[in-house]
This record gives sequence, structure tokens and C-alpha cells, in this order.
Amino acid sequence: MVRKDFETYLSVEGVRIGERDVEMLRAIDRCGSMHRAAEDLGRSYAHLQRRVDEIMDAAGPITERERGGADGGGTALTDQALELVEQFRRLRGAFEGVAAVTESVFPGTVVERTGEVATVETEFGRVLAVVSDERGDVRISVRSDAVVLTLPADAPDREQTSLRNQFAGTVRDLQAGEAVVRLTVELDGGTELVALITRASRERMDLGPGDEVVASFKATAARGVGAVSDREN
Amino acid sequence: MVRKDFETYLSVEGVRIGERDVEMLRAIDRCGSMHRAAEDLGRSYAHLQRRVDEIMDAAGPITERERGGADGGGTALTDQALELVEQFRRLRGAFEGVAAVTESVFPGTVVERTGEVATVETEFGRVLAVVSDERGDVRISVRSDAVVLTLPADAPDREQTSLRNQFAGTVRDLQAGEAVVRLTVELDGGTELVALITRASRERMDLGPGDEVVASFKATAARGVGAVSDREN
DNA sequence: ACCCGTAGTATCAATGACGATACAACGGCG
DNA sequence: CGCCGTTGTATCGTCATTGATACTACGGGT
Repeated sequence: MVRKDFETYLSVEGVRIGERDVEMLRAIDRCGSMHRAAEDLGRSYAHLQRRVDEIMDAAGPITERERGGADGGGTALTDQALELVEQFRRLRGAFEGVAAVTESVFPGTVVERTGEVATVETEFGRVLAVVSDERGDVRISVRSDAVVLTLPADAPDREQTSLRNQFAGTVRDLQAGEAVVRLTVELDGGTELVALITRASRERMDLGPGDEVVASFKATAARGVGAVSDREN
Repeated sequence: MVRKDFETYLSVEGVRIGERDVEMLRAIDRCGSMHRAAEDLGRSYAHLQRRVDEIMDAAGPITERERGGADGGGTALTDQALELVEQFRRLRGAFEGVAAVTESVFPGTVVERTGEVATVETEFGRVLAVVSDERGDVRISVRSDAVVLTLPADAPDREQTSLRNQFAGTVRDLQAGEAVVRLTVELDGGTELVALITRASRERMDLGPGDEVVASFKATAARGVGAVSDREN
């Protein structure tokens, strides 16, 4: 089975700060010196030091270094460096979220567009989605953690919310995890849309197979990509 | 300024299929033979062929090849390969969405947790968020494309929807793009939450600075990461 | 029988990343 | 003054990736 995978980077001034760099910065922070950090990570001091300099050149004052003295000196990270590390971890966390989540995919046709947002005709109705530059036939993919379920009686007025895409359906499958429940909702035309909601939400709404629900998602949570084959023959 | 960056992969049987591989597959599809694909991409046939074999070993029948004949033979992609390419593009699209979107970050403290979902105490109230394994002080980051805005009069009943996190606030800043508007909402305690909604949504709801709104987001759209420094001293 | 463009394989060279090693400079302390 | 653990810098060897090159095998046309 294919697994979604990724690598995270923060690019600044042409330098890409990756996982390895962040581990390096954390080791320096932890150890208080680049020598001990290098030893701790099992890598050479020379290249570690050179890499820190490269990052400093691009990203600004990331370290404060002292040499000589009773303890021989040392290197400390600046707050700016810690902020960088934290930003990296937030970004990686967001990517992990994408990689961990299943998505629902269905075909459609772009019928209108304004900038990046397009109206796509599908089997179950019109969907607003982010479509970068394709036109014609596309496949829409909706992150299942972006799908909001509402009981039909309480469905918000379409005019009064930024939740543009709303579709009625019935709950089919239900897989309970430790904290999160994976619900499959069948829309018109038989299209299946997966929604990820917390266990507590499912219990409060008392959802189960056969129940009618309204599934909603924002236009910015739906993305369209075009057909793939450019075959010449 | 730092830019969010990433590389996308699909891993199958220990082989990581990346951007370069997908470009290779598309070139084969486009050109009809590996030789012409190699030339088209400006890379050597030998390694391209070897790489295709590696991917075939891992991912199954990706190509159908013929040699000899009037045209000398050629290589075609199977539907399975096209599906793989499309899956890659969908994944990359999802990552692009994450990288393009701004996020709102605010500090909080984990007060309770069930599996990956934690209740986090913040300046403006309790937030349900996905927190992998941290405890104590964390920073919550909310993707701004996951924030749903509703007019207070029409705010959905908390009990009847899977939108767990709801906070009242007032619109402060408003930056209009071509198709998408970036709204800053000030919550209790002065915390600022950024929401990305379509231009049409903003017009329909007639939102502007000073207006009261309810900002909502799902627990699965909020992620917490722990403090970064493990300093020993 | 030969030609041609393809698939398939083996081998060498260039490149880049990185560890290993060596050495100078620094500065408080005994 | 010399010791020590740092920060810096330069150089060399190793390894992995990949382009370059050369070769064989294939099979339908001419």
C-alpha cells in the first residue's frame, strides 16, 4: 500500500532548513556547545559548524558564541532560533495532519472560476473548490478533517456562514478510533464523503448508520487537480 | 522572510516516489518511450530505466514495454501508474494548501486529553485540539482556511454539529484578494484569529471591521506542539 | 541480410555531501 | 606560563547519486 510521505523545510534567503538542521539546532540548545552537539548527534563538528554559519548568513543571528574562558566557551541559541524551530515543528505538524488524514475524491467539471476559486459541477451538485490552473475535467479532493456534520434540522443558513459547500446525505459506515470517529456519508448519486469527527461529537449528535446529516466544507478545504495524461498519441 | 517549503513523496515497499519520479513517469507517458523521455528531461537513459524498474519492483506493473518492431518498440504507462501520478498530485496539492495558508498561533495549557485530542486552556477559552504527545504548555496553531465564520444570530447549536470550537469575536482587519478574503477576528483576551473565506462569502454576510461574528473550527483543524527548548542549564 | 529505434545491462567518471583529521586562536584558571 | 575546552578553518578520503559511454538483444521494414 502506498503511504503519504513528505519532508518539511523552511526556506530563507535560498537556504532550506530541514529536519536535520532543526535537530542540529535542538542539539546545540540542549548541549550548550557545538562540539557536544556534534558528538551527541554522531556527526562531524566541522560540517556542523559550517552548516550553522550557512544558516546564520541566511536567517540572521541564530546563535551567540563565546570562546575561551573557564569552560572553554560555548554556543547558545537566540530566541529567534527557538522561534524558527517552533515554526518548523508547527509546519511539520500541519503536514502530518494532511498525511494522516484520508481524503474523499470525486470527479467533476469546472464550469466557472474567479481567480483560484472555481465552481465545479459534480454528480451530487455544485462544489466551490480551489483549483489552481486547470479547467475542464478535474478531480476534487476534500480533506476529511475539514468536513463538518450537522443535523438537518440545525443546518446553518447558507447565507449567514462562510461554509459554502453543503450537501445532504445519509451516514453509511462508521469506524470508531480512540478519540476520533471516521464516518462515511453517502451523498446524492452515491458519492461517498468521509468525515472525521471527534468521538464526543458523534455521541452528542448520536449519529449512526442510516441517519440523515448535512455535510459541509469550506471552499478552501476542497482542492481540484486536472487530469494527468498528456499522451501525444 | 522564511517561506514554508516541502517535498512530497509516496512511499511503497520502501521506495519513495518523489517529484522527480513523477516527472519521469509523465515524460514517459508523454513521449511513449523511455529513451525519448530521458532525452526530453535531459537525463541519462540508463538511470532512468533503472529507476523505473525500482519503482516497478515496489509498486507493481507501472509500465508496459515492447521492443523491436517497426517503430523500435516503446513504453506505455498503465492506468495504475496514472492513478499513482494523480494521487501524488493530489497530495502535493494538499501540502501546497498548507504551505500557502497562514495560521493563527496562541499559547495554552493542556488540561485533559483522550488519545490525540486534548482540551487546552487558553486566554479566550477552552479549545479542543489535536496534540500528539505533549502535555503542559503548548502552542495551538489553527489553519486559517479551517475557520468558519457565522453571524451571531445564526450560530449553529453546539450540540448539533461537529464544529466543537466556537468563539465570539469582532472583525478587525480585512485584506481582500482576487477570490479569497483574509479576515482577522479579535477574540476575548485580544487573541487574533485569522480566517480565510471566499470573497463571495464575505459579501453575502456583509462583513466588515467592527462586526460581531462567531469563529468556529473543528478540533481536527487545530494542532498543538510543545515548547521547544530542552536546555539543560 | 541489413537498418533502425527501442529495451536492457555494465562500467567509468564527475559531482556533492559528509566524516575524519589536523591545526590555529581564544580566554579564564591554576 | 601552560592547560583546557571551546570556536574557527583547511584538507583529504569515502560514499552515494547520476550522467556518459559502450555494448547486446529485439523485431518489423526495406
